[in-house]
Amino acid sequence: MTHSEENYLKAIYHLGNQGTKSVSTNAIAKQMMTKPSSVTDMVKRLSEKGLVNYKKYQGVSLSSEGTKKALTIVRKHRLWEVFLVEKLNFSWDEVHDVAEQLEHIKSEELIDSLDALLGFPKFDPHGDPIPGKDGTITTRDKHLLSQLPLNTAGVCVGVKDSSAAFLKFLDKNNIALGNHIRLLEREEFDNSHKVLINNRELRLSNQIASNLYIKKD
Amino acid sequence: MTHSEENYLKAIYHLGNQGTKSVSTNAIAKQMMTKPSSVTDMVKRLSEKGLVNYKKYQGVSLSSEGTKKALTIVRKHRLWEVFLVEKLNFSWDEVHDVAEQLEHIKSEELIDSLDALLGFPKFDPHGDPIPGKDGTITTRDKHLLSQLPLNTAGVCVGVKDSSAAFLKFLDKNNIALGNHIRLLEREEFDNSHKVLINNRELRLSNQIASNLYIKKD
DNA sequence: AATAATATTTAGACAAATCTAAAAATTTGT
DNA sequence: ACAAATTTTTAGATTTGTCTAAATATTATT
Repeated sequence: MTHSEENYLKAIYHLGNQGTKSVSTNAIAKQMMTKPSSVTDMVKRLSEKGLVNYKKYQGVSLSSEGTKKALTIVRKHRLWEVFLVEKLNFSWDEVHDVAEQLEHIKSEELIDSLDALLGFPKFDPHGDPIPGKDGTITTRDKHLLSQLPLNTAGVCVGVKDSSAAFLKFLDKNNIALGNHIRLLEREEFDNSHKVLINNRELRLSNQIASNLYIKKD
Repeated sequence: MTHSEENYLKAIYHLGNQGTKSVSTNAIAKQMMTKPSSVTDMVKRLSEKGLVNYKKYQGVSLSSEGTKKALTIVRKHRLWEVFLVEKLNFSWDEVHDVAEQLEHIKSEELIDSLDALLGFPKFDPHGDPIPGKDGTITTRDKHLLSQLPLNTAGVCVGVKDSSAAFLKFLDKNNIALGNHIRLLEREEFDNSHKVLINNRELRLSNQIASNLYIKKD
């Protein structure tokens, strides 16, 4: 498998990993910053290799074989992210580009040893689950802050948007995964959220609250 | 720079790193397991980019720009090898293929942090020097066992041949870099070497002795 | 120094991955 | 349900890196 094929599988996985949902050519093109015609070409190739199910004009979905491949790429990506943060002191907004490269390294022994070195982590620095060797994913009962009932207490466990801009905002405001948080009030006018975090009262905009995952206590 | 371009630069470096020595098309083709015609093509491209000096039928040598690039690739390769052995418990005969892939990852921050994580090592698991960030190479006064005067004592510091077969032989016989060694006698008939290593007397064939580097005490 | 052997380059082809522009199918709006 | 808009596919071109086969240059031999 080439890097490009792996990237397509990953994109299709991210766009439609729930069930047999079929993904559109345009959606893939947008995600990968390529042209729809390129997607059609590649999807045909992947279909011939049995990695995706594809019928003309009908969208595409991962075969079980393809899902397995996609999961190992996601696994590698997220393990490398943990490595970069834990061992090389990268900040969580810097890891993505390098992990995009590292995820394509081919060596089962490498990834298993890395897993062990890191202590078999179940979540990456953004709170996303790391698929196991066998493809199983540890799910966590998490909710967006924006959808939490008033006065709920919990722990920050992940972000929905993992853009550098958002992550840097969190850093600047001393909000990190693992922090305890309590939703004090929700302003009806602008949907902003007053929260207690690290013993500080903070007001977070609706946009922030819609991208922060909380696990209820 | 593409992976392939990087591989060519590395090959040219390994074939002729001493001075302005020019390397032949055939030699590169052999080293890279490609055809001479492919080498000609690539060498032209590299020449246009100013990375090598090339005149038709006259062989090729690295420009100073090309040498700098080659050195960073060698640096990355060898640092990753140290990582694999020290942190992921690879044995020294298993590291090469994975390091061949890892050496192409593009991130200065990554390689600098890795260097720091490993404690700024100066030599890789085979005893080869790791170029510094600035391209400087720490040389070591080493000699092949086969060329050592009788009764010399020293330390094993490197291997000339780093094939899995040779490295496994050394493992099997409990010979590792860092071990103290003394050359007891050299048999005239077959050029085999009797040595004292780890307090054991051992007879090593000429072939072994011609591939083991010793630093005199 | 002429010829034979070897090394190198050129010419032309191919596969992978992409693109643009145009054609075909599907979906949407009224 | 039909026309308009959108999506998707096809056709043909491009770049990178490779190959084979043929041509050309260099080196070695007698």
